[in-house]
Amino acid sequence: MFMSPRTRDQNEEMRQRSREAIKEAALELFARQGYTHTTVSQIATRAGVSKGLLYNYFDGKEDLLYQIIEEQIELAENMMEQTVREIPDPLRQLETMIEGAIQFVLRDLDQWRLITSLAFQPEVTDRLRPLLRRNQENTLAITSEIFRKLGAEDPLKETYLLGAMLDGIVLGYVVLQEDYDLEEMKDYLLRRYIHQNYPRT
Amino acid sequence: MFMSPRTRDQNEEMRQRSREAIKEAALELFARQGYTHTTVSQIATRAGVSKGLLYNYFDGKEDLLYQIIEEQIELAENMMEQTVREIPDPLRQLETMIEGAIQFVLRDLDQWRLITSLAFQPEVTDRLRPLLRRNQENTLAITSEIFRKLGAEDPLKETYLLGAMLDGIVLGYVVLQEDYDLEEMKDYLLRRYIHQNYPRT
Amino acid sequence: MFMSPRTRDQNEEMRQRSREAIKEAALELFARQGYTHTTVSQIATRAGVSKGLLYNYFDGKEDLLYQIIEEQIELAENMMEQTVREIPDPLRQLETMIEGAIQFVLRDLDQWRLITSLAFQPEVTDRLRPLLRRNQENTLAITSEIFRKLGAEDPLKETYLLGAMLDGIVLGYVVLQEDYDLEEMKDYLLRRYIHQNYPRT
Amino acid sequence: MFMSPRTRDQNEEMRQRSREAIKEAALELFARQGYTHTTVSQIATRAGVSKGLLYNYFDGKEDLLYQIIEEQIELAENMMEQTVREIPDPLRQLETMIEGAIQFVLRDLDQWRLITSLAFQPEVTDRLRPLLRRNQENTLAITSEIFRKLGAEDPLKETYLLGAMLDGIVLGYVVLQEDYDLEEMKDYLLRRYIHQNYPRT
DNA sequence: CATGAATGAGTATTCATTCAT
DNA sequence: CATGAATGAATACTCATTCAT
Repeated sequence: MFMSPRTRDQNEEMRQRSREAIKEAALELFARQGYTHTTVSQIATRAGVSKGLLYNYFDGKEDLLYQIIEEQIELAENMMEQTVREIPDPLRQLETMIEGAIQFVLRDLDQWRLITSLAFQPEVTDRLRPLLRRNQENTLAITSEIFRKLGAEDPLKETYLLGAMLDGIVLGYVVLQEDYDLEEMKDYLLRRYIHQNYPRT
Repeated sequence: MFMSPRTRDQNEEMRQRSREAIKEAALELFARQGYTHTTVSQIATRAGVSKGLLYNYFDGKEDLLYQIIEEQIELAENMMEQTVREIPDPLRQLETMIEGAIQFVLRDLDQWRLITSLAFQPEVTDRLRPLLRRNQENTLAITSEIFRKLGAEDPLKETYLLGAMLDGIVLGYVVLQEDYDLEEMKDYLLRRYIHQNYPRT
Repeated sequence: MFMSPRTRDQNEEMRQRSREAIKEAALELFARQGYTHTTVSQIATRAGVSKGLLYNYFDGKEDLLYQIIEEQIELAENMMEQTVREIPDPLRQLETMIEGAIQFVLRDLDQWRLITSLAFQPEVTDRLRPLLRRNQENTLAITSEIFRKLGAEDPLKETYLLGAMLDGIVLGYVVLQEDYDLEEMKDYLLRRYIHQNYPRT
Repeated sequence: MFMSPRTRDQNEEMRQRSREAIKEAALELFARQGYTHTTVSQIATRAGVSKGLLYNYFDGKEDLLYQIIEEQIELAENMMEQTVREIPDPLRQLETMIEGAIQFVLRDLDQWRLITSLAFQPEVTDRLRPLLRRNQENTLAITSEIFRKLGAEDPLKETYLLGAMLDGIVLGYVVLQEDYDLEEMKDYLLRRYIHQNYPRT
């Protein structure tokens, strides 16, 4: 039977749609209920596909999780690189990156909570560690270069400390939620740390 | 043959011993393998008691977890309060608290990872939240008072930011472990942030 | 190789078959060994399905029990209503209903014992009570109407008393079994109570 | 060491008190929660003794149940025999026995429910059957003698039918409780069946 | 490609009973 | 005589994964 290229494309598109629907459903459920308390059936139901199909696209529940996380990490990474490319001024780069990180969390608290929570589960981290490390090295390189341009004495440590501040602020927000004023903390961080140390020329 | 029953004290001691053995075994296993991947049987075996006995003292696996966490949180709280009581100089108080927090994590990474990881699991947090909040308010009150004495402009925000830095640093260490030099980051934090802003008189 | 999924009807039939096999096995075992002494594994084995499948169709052991009972009660109810519809003469209706009740018990002593035994277990009765009450009201309405047609002075009380006699006779049979001549008692009931008070015209 | 008879008596009395306390607690709990859902711990706690002591006096939970039932059955038997001894007139005997049976149930619905419920549990009945049978034969002998004196055509069957009526009425009351007017049914039974067939001379 | 019925290993939990004191 | 800490066999239930269609 003759299969036109058109049909093949359509098939491919449907595949993509299903894959996306599954990932979206899983992310939503993992984030809200936690990985352990989410069942494969729930994911399939919410994605509007059968359990069997899910196993066509993913090697299982765990693999699904990893793929989601990997995608999110890469997304964040791309955003950062784009910021650096598009903005010439180092101070503005720094400000934009901080703003971006906070916006990233604000926009989707649940996703972020999921990713953060995995950082503490030894089993999970084992597979993700290479990815996290690559990401971290990348961030490190980019950010410390910015600090170097800004004339920091120890750009690497400065990067680590800024990263720690951001992580810590987000952590506080994730845990305390409405009791934690994320925006205000971000402003305080910019004013008290960044602008005090690297005044606008 | 007449056998007198155990005295009240003997019983109390037996119970305490068993309870402690169970909590110790559970903490060790939860921390190393994660809560989900630890079975009640493993805990009982490692504690050297029967599965059944565990249910005499705890309402179940979950209750056991909560009791452990609660104990650890209170332990940390007491340590902080003791520091404040025993050291008169505010700057030294701050330094000691920072050192203490880092030592707390360094000394028992697994315990700390366990406690932190719970902050992200919605189910768990519900029961723990009041305790976490109380603890946080307490820390806030004590630390912002120190910053006030040091003449900080906005002691509360300063407390939040310091907390975020500490959390972020620990987070980095938990995730990256041997690749993250915790001690060095602590020193950098003291030098770059604390001493620069609040120089020793 | 392309494999089409089962049709909706095929699935429906599979489900029905499994459900029935499970209910049948459970009824048999509950009746013979009692509810408490029957394990879910036994039921699954006897039904020729896995333990897990049982939980696809029933919420658990208890739910399984309820569904069986409900089915049996409705079965008995339908039989009675059919009797009334198909037989015009009230005296014959009464006789047939008595015969039917006795036959119901004789044909399947174990089932009947199961159902009756539940009437005394407070936990169980709570869920079943609405059904039992509806069934009882229905029986009451139909039977008292028959007595009314037969000219009884107090048809309602007469219904209660007849019901009590039947229950009592069956109770005796259930307890004493081979030592209790159920058929003879039924005949005596008909002769001594029914026919003496409502002679055939 | 010298043990005076006085002390032995006191010991014996304490033993009896403990035994009774245990049986009372068990009866209460069995009746209210059912045999299966009552734990040995609950019984011991409610009786104010230790679990261990319970095993000094009874061979276990099951033995405790049997001893309770046996005692209750014998109690009922004695009441019936006393009635017969003290009242000369057969019709009055019959009336008193019916009244007594109803009062017995009314006074302690829970106890009666327990005993009745056991009639349907195969395992239990096996041990109790000899006792039930002896009791039933005894009742049969006494009651049919009364019917014989009253001039019944078939005193034995008449006894069975009366027994069935009483059992059935009680059954209805046990199941429906407040919705079942036990007193009124008893009156109706007396008027409609007893007095109509055996009018007062 | 897609379905969902079926599986069964894995686990938390209960509770009658024992026994050292 | 009396205690209650300790035991462990027994069991209901979950859910990721498979596979016949």
